[in-house]
Amino acid sequence: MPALKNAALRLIARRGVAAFRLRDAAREAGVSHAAPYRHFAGRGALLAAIAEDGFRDLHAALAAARESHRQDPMAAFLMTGSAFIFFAVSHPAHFRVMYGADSPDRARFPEIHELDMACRQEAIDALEIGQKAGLLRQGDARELSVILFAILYGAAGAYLDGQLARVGFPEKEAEALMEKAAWIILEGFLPR
Amino acid sequence: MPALKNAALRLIARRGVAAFRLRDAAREAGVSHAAPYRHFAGRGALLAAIAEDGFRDLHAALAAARESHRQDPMAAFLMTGSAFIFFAVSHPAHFRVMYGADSPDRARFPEIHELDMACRQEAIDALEIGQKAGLLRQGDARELSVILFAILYGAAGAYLDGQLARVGFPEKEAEALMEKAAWIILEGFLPR
DNA sequence: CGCCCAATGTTTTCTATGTCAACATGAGGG
DNA sequence: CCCTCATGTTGACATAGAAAACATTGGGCG
Repeated sequence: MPALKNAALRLIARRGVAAFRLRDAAREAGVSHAAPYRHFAGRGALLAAIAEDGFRDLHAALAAARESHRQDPMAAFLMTGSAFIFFAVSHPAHFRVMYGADSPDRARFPEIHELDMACRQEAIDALEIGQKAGLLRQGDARELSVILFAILYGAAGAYLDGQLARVGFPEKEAEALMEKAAWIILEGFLPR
Repeated sequence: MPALKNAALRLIARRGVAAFRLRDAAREAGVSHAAPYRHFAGRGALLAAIAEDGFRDLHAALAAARESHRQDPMAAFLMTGSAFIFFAVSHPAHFRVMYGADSPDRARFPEIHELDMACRQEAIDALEIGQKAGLLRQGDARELSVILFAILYGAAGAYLDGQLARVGFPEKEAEALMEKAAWIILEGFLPR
């Protein structure tokens, strides 16, 4: 069953979610075109399972980043943000399924919504701790976290979707650019 | 022929690009299932035409925003950024086709690439003018513009894809949130 | 050992969709 | 009056998601 997921992840990483065919995944896994239905209710359910895995991993990464700097709120905040970007870059297929425009319907897969909220809670916690220490801009942490997520999401997406390459920034420069972007983003969250 | 595009836009606005069916668009336009092929080479070509329209409109909006404040570089910069967000919010279907993960292949539709570059050039111009006036952070305007686009794109996408609503911000609050986000984003581009 | 059953996979079939080819129609111009 | 082009229509085909019916296999248990 993980063989199917892995096959799907390979295909998604190579061609994107839209071009992902359940039958291709079956072929890649070396089974017949209908075998996946023994494990997943259908294409959507496979994608949902992948998204769920992704959110679980992301949450673990965010939590680890924050908790590894209990004594340094600023570092915890920075590491949490970095962890998000790092996750996107190192799990491109998961990321696309999790946050893509046609990601699994949250209403039909409540577990995914729960895990997403848990990830956001990590960001909120990191923000609030930084705020209490006077190291980050004051304001509703829930609101700020949404803004932070949206911004990080945009940066990661631009990198993943090859928008940077399209504008003339090859791999190497793109990474340097991401660091600059991170710095600019961060500045927006320092005390005014 | 615009009837087909409008039908497509309605469907995309309602269900997203992935769920867009050429046959549905034909039905919505009141013609037979194969009629669209008299106007477009296929599904991809229709989407490409829609993206092209979108980029043309976006470019006009960005240029208008910048040129309406020739004497005030800061206002020009603000208005250019706002115009991007405003375009996304008021042309959701166009925006999704233009910037979605499975947007038309730039290699196969070079006009789209040209128009996209023209839009980015507007952002670069607005940035450079602000920099020359000492009102914006120094640095390679091309790099900064990419960062700006990525961030704006993320914010607009979060709003469009209902991520804000999902996190508990209804329409009204979401708009206020977008304003706050814009301010935080902007701060990152002020002189350090 | 021999039976049973649950998990997994296969074959077959149905439907929806993108795409293409052949044919129809209707308006305008030479 | 006929030709031509733009526009549509109908029918066919291949692919893909989905579901149903059948097959295989491997372990637990009498």
